[in-house]
This record gives sequence, structure tokens and C-alpha cells, in this order.
Amino acid sequence: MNKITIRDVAKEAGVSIATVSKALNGVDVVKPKTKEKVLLAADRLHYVPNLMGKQLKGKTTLMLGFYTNSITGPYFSTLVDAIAKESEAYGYGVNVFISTDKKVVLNSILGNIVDGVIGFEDMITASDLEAIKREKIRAVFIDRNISSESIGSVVFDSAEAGYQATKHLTQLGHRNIAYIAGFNDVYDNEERFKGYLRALQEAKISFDAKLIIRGYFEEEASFKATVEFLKSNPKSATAFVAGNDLSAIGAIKAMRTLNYDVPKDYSVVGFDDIDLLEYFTPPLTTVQNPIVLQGKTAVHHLISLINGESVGQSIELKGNLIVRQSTHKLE
Amino acid sequence: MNKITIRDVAKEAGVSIATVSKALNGVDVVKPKTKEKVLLAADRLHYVPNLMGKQLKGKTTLMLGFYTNSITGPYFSTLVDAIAKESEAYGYGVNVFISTDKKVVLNSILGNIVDGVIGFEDMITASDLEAIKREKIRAVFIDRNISSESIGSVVFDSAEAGYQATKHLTQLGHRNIAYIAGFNDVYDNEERFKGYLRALQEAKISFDAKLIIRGYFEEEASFKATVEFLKSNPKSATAFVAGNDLSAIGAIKAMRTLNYDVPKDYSVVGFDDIDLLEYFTPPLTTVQNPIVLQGKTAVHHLISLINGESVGQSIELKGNLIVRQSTHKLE
DNA sequence: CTGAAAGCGCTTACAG
DNA sequence: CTGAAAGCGCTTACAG
Repeated sequence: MNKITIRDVAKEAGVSIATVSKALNGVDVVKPKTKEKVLLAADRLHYVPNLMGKQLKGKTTLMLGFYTNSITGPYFSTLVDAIAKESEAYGYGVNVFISTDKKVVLNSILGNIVDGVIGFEDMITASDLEAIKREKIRAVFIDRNISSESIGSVVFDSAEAGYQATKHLTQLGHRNIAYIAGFNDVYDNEERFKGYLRALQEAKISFDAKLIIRGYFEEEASFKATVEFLKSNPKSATAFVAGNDLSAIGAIKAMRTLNYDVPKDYSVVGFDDIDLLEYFTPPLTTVQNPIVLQGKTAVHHLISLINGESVGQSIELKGNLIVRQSTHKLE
Repeated sequence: MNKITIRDVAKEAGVSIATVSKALNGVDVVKPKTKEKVLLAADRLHYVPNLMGKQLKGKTTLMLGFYTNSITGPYFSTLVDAIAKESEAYGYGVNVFISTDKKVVLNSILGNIVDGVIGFEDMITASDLEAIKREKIRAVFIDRNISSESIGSVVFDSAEAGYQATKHLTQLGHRNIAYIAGFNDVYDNEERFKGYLRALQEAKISFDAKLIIRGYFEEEASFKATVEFLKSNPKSATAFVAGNDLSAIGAIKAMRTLNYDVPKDYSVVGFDDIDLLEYFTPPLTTVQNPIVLQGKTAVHHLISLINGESVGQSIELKGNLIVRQSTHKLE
């Protein structure tokens, strides 16, 4: 590899390595002539500083880390995009770490490779969080509600969203409303379900566990589960609250497969308002998840944490019910 | 920050830092009892090794870097996903660097932060490539055709794809075929265009520069450009080769806006076969870009480069024409 | 089996 | 304005 180091540049320019370092980093004490000499030498040698050496001195890296293990799903690229653009605006680059090896992830989070961390669908456990706190790593989580001195979060108010979606259906006269659930223990799923229950209660509808369908936040799984559900009890529900848009799409495809019409036979509402809805028929009624705003807010909060301008807090973003054509008044 | 270092662990365990290092890294000379003592101490202190220090010694990082500036577009997440999964299978994590600051990118490419690099829609220039070669960085590019000792590439054979798409149209009897171009200087665009020209020539159709539409690989731009094109000369083309699926979608939307039918009035063919086509009507005829295979092959080639098992080569993947319903025999 | 020492590539007080 | 030296956290010959 025989990499060119600062030492080679020093020799080439006929100065000390200290001077090279200063010249290269714009420490403003170097005589302009010397500086030029160094710059020229560095150029001639195609010198590129070694990040490892540089950062070992504990300097900031101007990099934000985004940790995740799930990059599929339609959020990922929108979210990363929002985070990258916002970071850039603040002069930070983004480093996305994808690994299902927790050791690797933790090591780089704690290994001073980035100035701050955004976590999303990662596998950080409570004890990992302790370590993060202890090391005073600045971190903002997007999928869990948490806050401490150095840790914040930006979450979608999913309970409110679930409430809005369900209330929309009860207001349309529906009383038998199924819930297509995501994963247990996932914050968004549980909160949306809570909202669903609250809206039911408010409309004096008693909860019926038979109306829970397991869709796991996926189109395919929701499709299958819905087919099964409709076959065994086609009349038990007139409306469906799907855990997310993907589930809603799967459910609607299932209904069509069985020759039902949406919204005439069944009303369906989703969550998120993902991009590809633009291409889906019927236009889906959904609660918009301000994912871009979420990413931007996370970056914003993280940078203020890094700069010591604030302590960690939990920020909740409200969703927006968008009524389109997949929901219909019950006749 | 007062991070726990190897020194603290050494003190806690009552041994030297050398012993700690060995115990922690499984260098098999340490007495089991000592090792346990160290491990316990490390645990008690919640010690996490500092990656910077570690990697400064020139060890491998078991991380692959994926560099890009464009994360929008429907390829990104599919590609990243494929790369991440394949890397994982080989025991590597993936580090996605998103930055439009070339300095940042080059520094991390050359800064020994990863064992190898995959480049895609980055802004690496020829002179940067020289630096990469000089430093013997292992790199595989996905969007350009290049190879050297330490550098390889995996490209979609876009010329062939362009040829196939266009030939499909000439075989359907079309003679006035427009090309909705992407960006100049972009490999895929230029190659597809070459293929387009070749198919034209083969069918003894002379090229007409007026049939070039600027769509910039984007739906929105293609929509606008197509509207304009159709308004000014609705009869000059009966078929369209779009630079990619997004362009094809934009063009078809434009045609519908002007009350034309696809494929009755115009045939349109795209490239890539992106996921969201599943939700688009009419089903688009397109040349499938084996993006997942491309990502996997890139990882595969990169790792063999890293292991010194092969030298850089240029691998070309063929596309697959998928005839669906957006193309039609000219009546 | 263990540890003192050198060194990875850099930065930064400090002295001159 | 410049440079010698210490040190960032680690690993690894080498000696004991």
C-alpha cells in the first residue's frame, strides 16, 4: 500500500510534519510562502490525509451516522434522502450503517466515527441505550419515544393517527371495523392500535378480537391474511384500518381478488401516504406520515445536541388524514 | 467524554494494556484465567474499543463502502438492499456514504475507513480514479465501464438493452421512434442511445434529431417534455423509447393528459423494470435491469479483489426485454 | 504467558 | 513563523 503520509509531504516540501499539518488545515500562522510550498508538495504527491489518524485526536468528523437494519420498505429511501439533504445543509455528511451484527453497529456508534447518531429500526436494546448514555453519545431515535440528557427522539404520533383513521370510519357510519396489525412490540403498531381502540370506545363500539388481522406491515402477508379473513367471515367487517399503506394495498388487492369493490363493499384506510400510492388505484385514504419532516427534525435536533444547544427531548409529529377514494359512507 | 480506554481496563484487571489487547482480540496466548479477568474488567467498565485507534494500525475493517450522491430514484434502495445482504453473507458490513462534497467522499475512500469501495452515481472524476488506482484501493463501479489492477466494474449492458427495446418497436412496424434521453455523459444514457441508433440503422430508418426528447431520467421532466413534444408535432412519432421507466411513466402520463391512449395511439418502452411498475397502468413494456444481480455481483467481485483472488475486470450483465401492454403493433 | 516499547498518522501545546 | 515532542487508543514484534 505504501501510502503517502504527512511525513512524505514534509520531506518533499522541506519542512516539519507539524508545519505540513498546519498548512493543510489552514491554521493561520504559516507563512504564505511556506504554505504554498506545502500545498504544492502535497499535490505533487497526491497526498490524502488518513482519516483514522486525524480522528484519533478526537476531532469532530462532521459526519452523522444513520443506523438501521431494515432498508427495504418504502420509508427508507425517503427518510435517508431527507436526512442527507438536511445534514448537508448544516455541513454534515451522512454515513449509513447497515448491519445486522449488533457488535459492529455498537462499535461504530461508540467508536467515535461520527459526531452523532440517528437510529431507525435498529436493534438497540435498553442496555445498549445505557452504554450510549454513559458515553454521552448524541443520538436521536426515530422509531421509539425516549429522551435523556444526550438522547432525543422524533416520532410520528401514531396513537393520534390511529384515532383519526378510525374516527373517520366511524363517522362514515361503519361499526364493524377490522384492524390489520403490524408487528407486536413495534411502537407504531401499538400506538396505532391504541388510537383505534380509543376511537371505537368514543363511538361506543365494543372491541372484537376477531377483527384483528395479522398483516405484519407487509403487502404480501396482508394480502394473504385478508383473503383468509374474508373467506371465513365476509360480513363481519365493513371497514379496515390497515397498519400501514402497504398493508392497505395488500388488503385491497385481496378484496379485488375475491371480486369485492373498494370502497363500495369495503372501506380501507392506511397510514403513511407513501410515494407509490400515486400509482395505486383506488386512491387510498390514509394518514400522512410526515416522514421527510421527521428526518429533517431528527437532524436538526441531533445537531443542536452536538452543539450543546439543547438537551434531549421527545418530539411528536402529528399526522394528517387525507381522505381519498378508498373509504365510503356505509349505506 | 472521559471514554473508557484499554488503559482503564488494564488497571482494573491489574495487567498490562498489551495483555488486555490480546485477551480482547482472542490472540491465543493468554492464560485462560487472565483472559477471564480481563473480560470481566472490560465488562464491568463497559469498555468499547475505539475504532480509530484500532484501525490506525492498518487492520481490515470488514466494512465495504458504498458511495453515491443520488439516493432518490427507485434503484437506490433495491441496490443498497442487495449489496447489504450479499455483504453480510460474506461477513462484511456496509457503510453508505452520502455526500455531495467530493473532498469528504475522497477522504473516506482513501482514508482506510473501509476495506473496499462500491461506487454508484458518484462524482469520481478521472483524476480521482488515478488516485484510487495509485493507492491500490479496491473498488468496483456500477455505473461506468472500467477496469484495472484493483478496480472493476459491473454494468448493465445498456447498449444491448437500447437495441432490444428499439428493435422490439421496429418489429412491431414502427418507423418513427422518439428517444426520451437522460443526461448526457451518463453511461447508461449514452449506451442506450447507441443501441437505439443501431436498431434504427438495422431497420433502415434514418435518424431524426427532432425525435430526441430531453427527459433527464425523471418522471416530471419527461412529462413536461413529452407534452410539449406532442403538442408541437403529434404525428411525428408513433413510438417512444424512454431512457428509463420513470421517463416512460412521465411520457405516458403526458399522453393521457392530452387524451391519447397507450398503446393504441403511441407505444412506449422503458428500461429497468422498477418495482413500482406493479402499480402502474398500463403494464409497461421494459428491458429489465438486473439491479439486484448487479449489486450482488459487485460485492462478489469486490471481495475477491480484497482477498487478492482476482484482478479488476469489467463485467457486463444483460437485460431482459419484458413485453407487456404499453407497446402495440402499428396499424 | 506477560509486559515494556515502538509505532500507526495525525494534531497541538510549547519552546524557540 | 517553525519544529521537536508528546499523545490520541490501539496492536504487535520482541524480550523476558
